[in-house]
Amino acid sequence: MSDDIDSIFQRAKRGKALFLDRKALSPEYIPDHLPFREQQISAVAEVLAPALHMSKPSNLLLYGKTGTGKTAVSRYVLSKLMAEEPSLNIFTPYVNARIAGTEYLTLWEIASSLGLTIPKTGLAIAEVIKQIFSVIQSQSLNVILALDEIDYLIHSYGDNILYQFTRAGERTATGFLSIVGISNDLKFKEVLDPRVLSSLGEEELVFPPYTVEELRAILAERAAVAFKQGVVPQSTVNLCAALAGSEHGDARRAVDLLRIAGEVAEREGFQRVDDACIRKASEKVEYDRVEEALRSLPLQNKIILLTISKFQQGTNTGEVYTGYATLAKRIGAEILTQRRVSGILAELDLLGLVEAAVVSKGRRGRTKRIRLLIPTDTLEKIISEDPSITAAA
DNA sequence: CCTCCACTGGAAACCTAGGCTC
DNA sequence: GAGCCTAGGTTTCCAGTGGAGG
Repeated sequence: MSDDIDSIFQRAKRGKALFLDRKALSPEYIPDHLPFREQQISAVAEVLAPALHMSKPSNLLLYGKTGTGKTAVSRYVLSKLMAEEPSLNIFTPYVNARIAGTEYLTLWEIASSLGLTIPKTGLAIAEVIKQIFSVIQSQSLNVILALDEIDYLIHSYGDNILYQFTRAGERTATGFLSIVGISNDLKFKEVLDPRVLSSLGEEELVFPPYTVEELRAILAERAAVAFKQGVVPQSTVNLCAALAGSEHGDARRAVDLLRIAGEVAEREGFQRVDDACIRKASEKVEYDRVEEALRSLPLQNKIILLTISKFQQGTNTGEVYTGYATLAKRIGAEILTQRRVSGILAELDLLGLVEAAVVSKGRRGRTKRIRLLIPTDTLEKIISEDPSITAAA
């Protein structure tokens, strides 16, 4: 804070010299070629190619852990496809179900991308689906829908939408809707209706994690585009690849890491992005992830998390509930039932903010063993920014 | 081997906010 | 504006259960 404004600007001016094209490291950036995914690219292209003859491609399922290139490959192929024959009415909306939030909002995004104007709430799901099909039909749209985090959708809302969509072929005389489903979870198929599964999984493709070697090559390539020459030494790339590689070969994380490290170096006025920058970036990436997750949490979930943070040694559902009830009362918030709190604990577990494993303690009953997975001080700092909590504290 | 605790988690009913129709 | 619709969050109800202590 005490930094003299001139020196800040001086550093920024010097630092700016590090980046050539920072966009090459942004999450939306799709490179001209995706190394180590040639096989998947041609497989996806093969499946989708019939769209160029106005016939409906098979539905397609892509599996793989986060950062294995599923999204990049599908976006890459779809953009090529659109570029190939712009005269055809090919639409390739991309929707992430988890980011959209609910079943309805996922549909809302799909509908919007097809040019429909739909209220964000109030309509029946069946009504939105009807409108989507009717616009496909009336304007002869050829739609290939990339539906990301499809496993989230199924888990939380069932396969109703997919059931409707996979029957699209039977419902439209002109135009079509094909689905490219993208999933992080290989097991989600188990809960699918067999009819949906056989239709959606007409074609399947698995994305293996990148090896550390591959990550290194990818990073080197991106770094060459993003940074000036000599700014990122080989050892930095190696460390970055190693860090991301230990997290199941997540390329997105590796690229994020490099970008943030570059920003750190820039801010500090360094001439090079060194190992220390990468380590700092690694902390920041983790902090940002937690921060974002915490901020977007509903009030009740925050109160529950705050309660859990009081038990550093770990705790259980009953204990959390009594603590939560007291805290909620003091804050003046509504007090939820234990059933609901139990459900929220499961949600927080899914988000990776707490660990909530069901354990049996014999005669002393069953409960969830609950442990906070994020640093207490981070949690308290971010949650105390919520006005309805601060006011009471 | 049986009991019985402290919950879990499914199912259904209820509530609220918002759109639609007339 | 009244009356009807639905989605999503919550409550109510409750059968089910893993395993330590008996």
